[in-house]
Amino acid sequence: MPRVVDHQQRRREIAAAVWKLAASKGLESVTMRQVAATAGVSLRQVQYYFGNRDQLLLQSLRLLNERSTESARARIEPAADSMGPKELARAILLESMPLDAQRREQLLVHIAYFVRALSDDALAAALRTPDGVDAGELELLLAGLIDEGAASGPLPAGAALKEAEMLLALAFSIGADTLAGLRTIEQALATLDHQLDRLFG
Amino acid sequence: MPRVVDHQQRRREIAAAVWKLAASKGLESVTMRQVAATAGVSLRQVQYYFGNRDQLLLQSLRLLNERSTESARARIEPAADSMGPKELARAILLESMPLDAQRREQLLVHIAYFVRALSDDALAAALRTPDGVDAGELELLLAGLIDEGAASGPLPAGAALKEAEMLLALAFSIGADTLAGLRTIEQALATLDHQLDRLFG
DNA sequence: TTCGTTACGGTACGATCGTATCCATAAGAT
DNA sequence: ATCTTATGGATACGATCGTACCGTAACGAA
Repeated sequence: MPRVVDHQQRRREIAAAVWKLAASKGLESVTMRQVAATAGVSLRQVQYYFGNRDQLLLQSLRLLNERSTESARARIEPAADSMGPKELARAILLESMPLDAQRREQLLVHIAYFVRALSDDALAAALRTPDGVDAGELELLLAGLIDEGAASGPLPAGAALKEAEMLLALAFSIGADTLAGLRTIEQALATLDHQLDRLFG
Repeated sequence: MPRVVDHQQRRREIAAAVWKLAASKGLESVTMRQVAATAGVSLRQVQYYFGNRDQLLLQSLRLLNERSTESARARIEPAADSMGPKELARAILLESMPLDAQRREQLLVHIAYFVRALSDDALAAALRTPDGVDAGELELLLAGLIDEGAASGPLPAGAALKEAEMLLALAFSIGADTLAGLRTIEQALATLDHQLDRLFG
């Protein structure tokens, strides 16, 4: 066994370059050479650690999802016990809003991949079997919180799930609008909080 | 003045090729040559009528927005008088959902442009000064309908506008999810109707 | 030290891209 | 009938892309 290198670490560094490029100039500017230059490695290394460009894009998405769920967990779990249902639901939703540089980059890259998946079946399949937290899981989790903390008595059956779908869709959409400069982050949060206030007390 | 040709018509035909390509294989596959081949014209004609690739993309978006607002008006206005506030609001929202081939293509292309605008300032500026109906206009229109047809008495000041924002964001987001195969169109409509039922009677 | 595998720098090839340019032709104006 | 100009076919250029390949430096095992 010769010349051992931490492959995982190298791949994360290169993937970080992919995210940076994708967030600042779009997925189509993520070329093998640009990634190499941004990561400060040779073209050959990008080939060596990811093989294809397709694999580079796919694996970089996987690594991004890993990091996202990791930092979300780190932000939420420590304080989860002292949170009511409303605060917890809000914290979950805020994870997908561009509140800081990291989440902003996450959302930009995620949207870029989402759009590419619309015309790339391989990527679409990869998005449907995520590495991190499934979207369906999040809906169920939020629905449980809504039922638990419902403001105006118990909801009709299935209503909480539909409200949870709405909240997630809303967060995604106004987050994207914020990135495009169509809303300010304050407006976006106000719109989201209006729905939270309605559902919870 | 020799050999006169209907420029508007030619540009619409070429733009249609742009939409088709963008919807099926993404904006990055919209190359001058691919567009020419899809439209059945020579590369030179695409250059002649649009000049740049940037202009090709920009003008094609303008033409798509024109067609969208046109067909939306044609679908809604004839029956608008016999509609209540709820039906009218629903009809407006359905215009941006992938209910048929044309609206599906519209939404796909629109999303593709939206994402590119996230890292292309020139496009972003173009999206902020739309040719068709402004997003802000739509919000105001929907807010008026909500106030008019409110189910549970009059809403607090500003609430209708926030609900209108929510409806538009929701339609966009679940429409996109439908395109990505993450929801069925029936699920999407059920989620949307749930909010409409809540706001109107 | 010797050897074999891993890691990787360097480079070249063919394809495709946007764009520019040269030139032919068709048809209204004179 | 001819001139003028809009229209557009054909082609070429330089850049950039993904990928393949050659060679070698590094380093653990023997």
